[in-house]
Amino acid sequence: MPELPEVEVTRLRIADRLVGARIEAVRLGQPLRWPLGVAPQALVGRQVRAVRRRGKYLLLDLDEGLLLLHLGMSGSLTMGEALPPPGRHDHVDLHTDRGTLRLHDPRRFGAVVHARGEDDAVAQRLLGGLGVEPLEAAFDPIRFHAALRGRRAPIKTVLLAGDVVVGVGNIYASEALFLAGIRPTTPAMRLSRPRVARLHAAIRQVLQRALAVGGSTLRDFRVDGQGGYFQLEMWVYDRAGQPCRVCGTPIRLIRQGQRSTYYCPRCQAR
DNA sequence: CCTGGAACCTGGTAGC
DNA sequence: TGCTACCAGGTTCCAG
Repeated sequence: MPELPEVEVTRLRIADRLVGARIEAVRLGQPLRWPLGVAPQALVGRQVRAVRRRGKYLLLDLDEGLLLLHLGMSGSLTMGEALPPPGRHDHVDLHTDRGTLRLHDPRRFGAVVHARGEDDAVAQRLLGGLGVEPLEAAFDPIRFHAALRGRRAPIKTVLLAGDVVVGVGNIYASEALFLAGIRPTTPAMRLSRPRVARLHAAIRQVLQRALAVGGSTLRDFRVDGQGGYFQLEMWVYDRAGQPCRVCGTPIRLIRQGQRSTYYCPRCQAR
């Protein structure tokens, strides 16, 4: 479910209520992708100092250590004063003196992991291999092009891998490649510098636009019950067989590494 | 090092 | 209606 825009929207909506909050109790439901890594009791009394994002991870800096949150495919967060009793997919409740942060995640691909610091082994195992942040200055066309050298895999696959640039998931990879006029199957290393520059601009454009409209709500993405609207502006994603909004050619659907890829065969000729 | 495929888990839906 | 098969916004692990 959540790619960079959805995670960032989540962060922005919960941050001010969470910063300064002190953890009073922790309730765990069914196990997530990884164990918490610390006794829940050890979190009691900790105070949230900041809420940051790295790729698709949310980092809750505590006065001692930090929590790494991932929403997986189906996770979402709610922060509230009087939440209903936990349902069968509410797997973490962080009760604080400023309300409860609840992780709801039917598929349980998400995670909440405690680390002593951002540089310790636990955090590095999750964050260490991540690529550059697409909305930061370090993501520039020259370095992007250089990072694609030696990657024979299709550009769509490389974008999803997240070791070059983070935060671009299945929706925004297809959308960015459409905006850049690039066929998703093109080997990454075969893209010329100007085409990589177009892709660089397209990635930023699509992520920023999605961010501005609250992300994409296809099925279940929500923060405190509120969804986003980017799905209304999609050019190709989830539009197999429908006419391209630019040229009218039917949008094509292919599988790349067990993921659906959508593109316009005419607008994305190569 | 890079790559593609399987795995993790649950729910919704299309098709018979 | 009921069953089956496949699909879903992500990531890691493994073999080649």
